Amino acid sequence: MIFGGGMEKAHDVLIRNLCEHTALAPEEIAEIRSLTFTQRDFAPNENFVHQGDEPEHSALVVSGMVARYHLLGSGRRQYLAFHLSGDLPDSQSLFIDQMDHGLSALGQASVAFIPHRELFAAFRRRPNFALAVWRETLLDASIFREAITNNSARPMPARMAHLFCELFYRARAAQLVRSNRCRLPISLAQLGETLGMAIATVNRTLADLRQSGTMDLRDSELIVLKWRELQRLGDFTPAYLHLKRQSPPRL
Amino acid sequence: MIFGGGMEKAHDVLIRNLCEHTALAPEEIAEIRSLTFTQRDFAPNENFVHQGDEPEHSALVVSGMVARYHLLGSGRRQYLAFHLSGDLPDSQSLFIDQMDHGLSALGQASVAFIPHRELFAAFRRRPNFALAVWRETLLDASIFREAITNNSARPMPARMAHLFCELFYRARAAQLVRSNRCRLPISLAQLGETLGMAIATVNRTLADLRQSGTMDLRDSELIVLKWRELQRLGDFTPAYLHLKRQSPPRL
DNA sequence: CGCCTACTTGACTTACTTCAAAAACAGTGG
DNA sequence: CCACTGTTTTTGAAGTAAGTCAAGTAGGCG
Repeated sequence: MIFGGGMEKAHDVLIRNLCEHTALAPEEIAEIRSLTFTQRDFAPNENFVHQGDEPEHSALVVSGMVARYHLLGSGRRQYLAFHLSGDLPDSQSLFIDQMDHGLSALGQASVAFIPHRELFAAFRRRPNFALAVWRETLLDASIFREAITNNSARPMPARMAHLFCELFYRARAAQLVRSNRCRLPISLAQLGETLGMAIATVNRTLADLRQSGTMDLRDSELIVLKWRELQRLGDFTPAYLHLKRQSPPRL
Repeated sequence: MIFGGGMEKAHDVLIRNLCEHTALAPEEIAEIRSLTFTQRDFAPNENFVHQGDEPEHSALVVSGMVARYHLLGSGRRQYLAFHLSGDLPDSQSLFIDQMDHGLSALGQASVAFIPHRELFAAFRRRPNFALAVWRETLLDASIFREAITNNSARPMPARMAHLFCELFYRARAAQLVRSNRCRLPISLAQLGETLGMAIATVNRTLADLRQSGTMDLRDSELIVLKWRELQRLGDFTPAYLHLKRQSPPRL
């Protein structure tokens, strides 16, 4: 556990993220800044919330990526969503006692924990902050819906392209894209457990996408070379992300 | 539009549904009862909220079933979720201006509409009511997550069995099951657009499930004959529905 | 009765999975 | 620095499940 050092960053990324869709008044921002976080670093693929847990803290991604996943009766793992800095990957634990899924770090990740008790107190004092977090959970839901559609209705190449489009677009909104690159520390196996395809197919499909010259994935980094073309391949329409201030990437 | 007649029903089903997971105080219930609904009946497969709309009302399913769906670039339709009486199928429109999916009646359905304005006012007077609706949206999200897993990680027969398990279990919680039957006015084509399978496969898979003697689907009615066995086939664990008061069906 | 829609069935084709093995790569210790 | 281990990625070949196509049947309704 690390208290103190680098803690301002946690408040900043949360405020940045909430401001993406909600106008926050100065006193609401002050309220957020007064929250006490407990920050921890996790190794790649380290699990820090398990299916069945009943957490008393909510997690906030400070840096790196966090994944949510289901474990099936068969032992199979299904990734449900990926979270970037500023996201609250288990805000639902505020109201739903038992976790129906787990959380893990995707690459190296830094996560801040906020006691539910404190969040509830802040909600009471600043209802608008509660509404912003509520909205945030609704955006999650809209990303889940798109994942249902992606994994059920789109052919494999489009499915993979769509995932890359979404992650790139969101990374961009979180200011994590520099010269058309963003971190994406995901293995082929995990890509398969996300998109519902066998690892061999993941590899071949990814090879095709690379071949198309629209993107590349190297050294845990996603590189977008032809945005419009990749977007077309993935049937990607960013409306469901409900980002107001975002302009589409050039290229 | 029907004002008045049968309107008490709308309040009742909403209260019943929220009480499933939240303890409501008498004054909160009174607040809900004071909401003015506008009730409308819809024909099977009638769409009443479209992708791209910016609704100023939230829908409440009073009777029948309501579906949420995506329309893809290819013209394909993907069903995302089904809602039973008491559900608020577009509560996210309270905070997310533009609909990223549509709503349609599955069979004949009766839907009540509540102006956002009124809901917000009620939220302000009774914050606990807001929290109950928030929780409701989080339960939706958990159903979405399970749908991702179902359609991505489970083989077709399990996938279909799981859907039936979920709908039956939820119908049971909503007191819509009588002698192991509940209404399910869904066509094979729609089942395919839900589970991501071709209609021929839907038919053959359904035939296998019938063959197994665990369930039947006839005259828009789902009949569960061997619950435990169907649950096993579908790898169904109801934890994700977070229903506190529910005991498992006998059989 | 005839029309339309929903369901059913069969034959064929293709996508994807599975299995297996090799190559590339990262980390460890000599 | 280089063998040694384990992991991830790549590739190939074979098998199979699911999609497509097409035709036929059954049920509901004017």
